[in-house]
Amino acid sequence: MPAQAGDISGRYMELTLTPTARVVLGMLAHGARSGYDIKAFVDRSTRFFWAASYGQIYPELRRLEGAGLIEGESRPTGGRRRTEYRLTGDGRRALGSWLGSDPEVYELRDEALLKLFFTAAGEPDAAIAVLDAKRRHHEEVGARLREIQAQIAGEPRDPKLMVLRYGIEANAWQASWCRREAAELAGRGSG
Amino acid sequence: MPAQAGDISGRYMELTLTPTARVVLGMLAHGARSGYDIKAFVDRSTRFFWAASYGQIYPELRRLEGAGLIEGESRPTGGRRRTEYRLTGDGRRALGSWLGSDPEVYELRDEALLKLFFTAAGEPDAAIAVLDAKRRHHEEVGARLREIQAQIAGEPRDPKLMVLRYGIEANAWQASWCRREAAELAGRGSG
DNA sequence: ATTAACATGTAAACGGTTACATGATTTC
DNA sequence: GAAATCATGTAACCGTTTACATGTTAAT
Repeated sequence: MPAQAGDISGRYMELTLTPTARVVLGMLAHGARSGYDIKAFVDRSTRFFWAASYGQIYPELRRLEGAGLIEGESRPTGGRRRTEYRLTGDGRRALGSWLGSDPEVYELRDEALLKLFFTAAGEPDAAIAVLDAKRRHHEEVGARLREIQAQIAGEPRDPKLMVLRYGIEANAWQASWCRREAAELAGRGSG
Repeated sequence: MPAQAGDISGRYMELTLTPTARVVLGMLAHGARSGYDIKAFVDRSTRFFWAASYGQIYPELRRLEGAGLIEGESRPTGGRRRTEYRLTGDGRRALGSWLGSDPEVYELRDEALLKLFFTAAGEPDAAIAVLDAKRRHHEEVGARLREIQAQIAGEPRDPKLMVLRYGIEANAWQASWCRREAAELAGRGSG
């Protein structure tokens, strides 16, 4: 029966997937099979805007199986144990229902902006140092994403590639913003 | 004595401020006096990239006072109790030390991107719906930030205003990205 | 009178990270 | 033979949100 519902029977009904359940179901639909797989897929794709750790993934796989949204089957690789999961009908419906609803979570935590905010107007050097650090960060993330992009050629309109492009472009925009503002502070401060 | 250090005496030594301690100390330096003030300041400034709830602020004020980084004084408004806090020397040094170190926290959680990623390449309408929702979100946040900007006129190079400008520009960039990609999908899909 | 704003706080639940623990297989 | 990778899991901790609880004062 579905999770988190005071439900009457084994029928599918509207339920709220936990944040981790969303990424687990999505990654299973996307081709991942084991918990290890899911972690690896996440790290190479959604990590920069939606991460997941083993500490979340394995317990969530159990919960989702208990709720009947996925089914696991033991498939060892030699003597190395391995459980392969796949979506059930309920699981596929739950995923589709979530995908069809409006997104609600948009969260940002940026320590550089916080530091910038607390930097006094009379200390442009401190502000420039923070801007430089933030710029470097976005340049590094952008570089990592471009590496991934170079490895996976594909249809340009595929949403997977669109999201990767977003990461590359958003980080480039942020890096250029930092460059611009730092130049502004440096230029007017010393020139 | 400073918090979170197996320290020997009352002297200041390097300590790691908790995430909430940073925003509390910063807001006290920035002019906030009470816990209520801190919450109000946060909601009108750093909220879009660094939030704080009462459930964090009040316990943190106690911890920081116990650690000697701030000092509170009872200052009731009529019969309404009120505690005003101010930074101690140690508190000011701890804030300065944190401000001078490299920022490390850059976190993003975007449910729209996650949905986009899981949307099949053959379902452009679903992708467009997600893009539209994300665009609307950024337009709304941008509008709210512009309202705040209109209320607080000031020196354009003040980091406080720089950060607000960042919020406005970043949300505008994101909205325009969504518009562009949705148009691309719609144009090629039906044209 | 009523509502908004001022003001402080706690408890439970939730979600996530990190460290730890274990072991097999493949590649160098 | 060592290191990287595959593979699964738990426990403790950390940080945050939400709901609850209480009371005052100012504005309409």
